[in-house]
Amino acid sequence: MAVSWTDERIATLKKMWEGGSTASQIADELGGVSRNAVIGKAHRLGLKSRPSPVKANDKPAKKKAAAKPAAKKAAPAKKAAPTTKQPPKPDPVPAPAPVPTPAPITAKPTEGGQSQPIPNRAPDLPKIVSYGPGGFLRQGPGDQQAPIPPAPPRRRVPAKPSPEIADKTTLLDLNDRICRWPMGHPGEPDFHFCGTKVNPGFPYCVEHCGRAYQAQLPRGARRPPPPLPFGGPRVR
DNA sequence: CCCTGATTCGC
DNA sequence: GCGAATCAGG
Repeated sequence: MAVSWTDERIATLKKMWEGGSTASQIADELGGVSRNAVIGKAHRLGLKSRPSPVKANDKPAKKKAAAKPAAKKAAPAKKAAPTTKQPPKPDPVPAPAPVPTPAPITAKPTEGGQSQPIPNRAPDLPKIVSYGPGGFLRQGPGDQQAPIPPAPPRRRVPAKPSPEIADKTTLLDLNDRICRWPMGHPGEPDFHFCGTKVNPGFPYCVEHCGRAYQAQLPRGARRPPPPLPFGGPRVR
């Protein structure tokens, strides 16, 4: 084993996984491990699911059970006994329910922002959004979630030497109340997050909300795309 | 083809 | 427990 799953690495894995990073990105960030390793570990940790392209369907069928025995390093021998699924316990699937019907609130009139329906992430829930005073999109207090942190750049092999990130806000310090805006680049010794108090109801502080949620300007009045974290040139 | 995550199974 | 190989959907 080249690199073992230390507590920190596991914590990072969790954070990123839950944060919406892809397995590849997490693997890059951790360094020294493959995407598969990350996924495998994630599953072993109990994490799983999340937008996966190959998961939505529900026709497990039974064909794949015999579709792999070949092509492997050694004699495939054979699959584990087809232990049929759980025999007893029909389990009356409890009605999940829970789509927490978000109250059709029209944004927090903190400063008298007008509300306007804007496409937001959340397939089922009504999109409650409005423009904030700074011109950034404002979400309904009820449906904010998934930080979807900006994706880190791709990197292969470089293992993070050690997380000596002094008192800066590290990945592990993130919580619901501090700004998650990334400062610097992942992998750098001084990579950290903004860390200041968030704009209530948002994943970022007021300043970064303005950066994250940009209002759409009228056609023709568009300004050149401002730099975003990770995707482009350094932002700091 | 690329990407994704899921799964299997030898180690 | 780990992760390469493999599968499978987008």
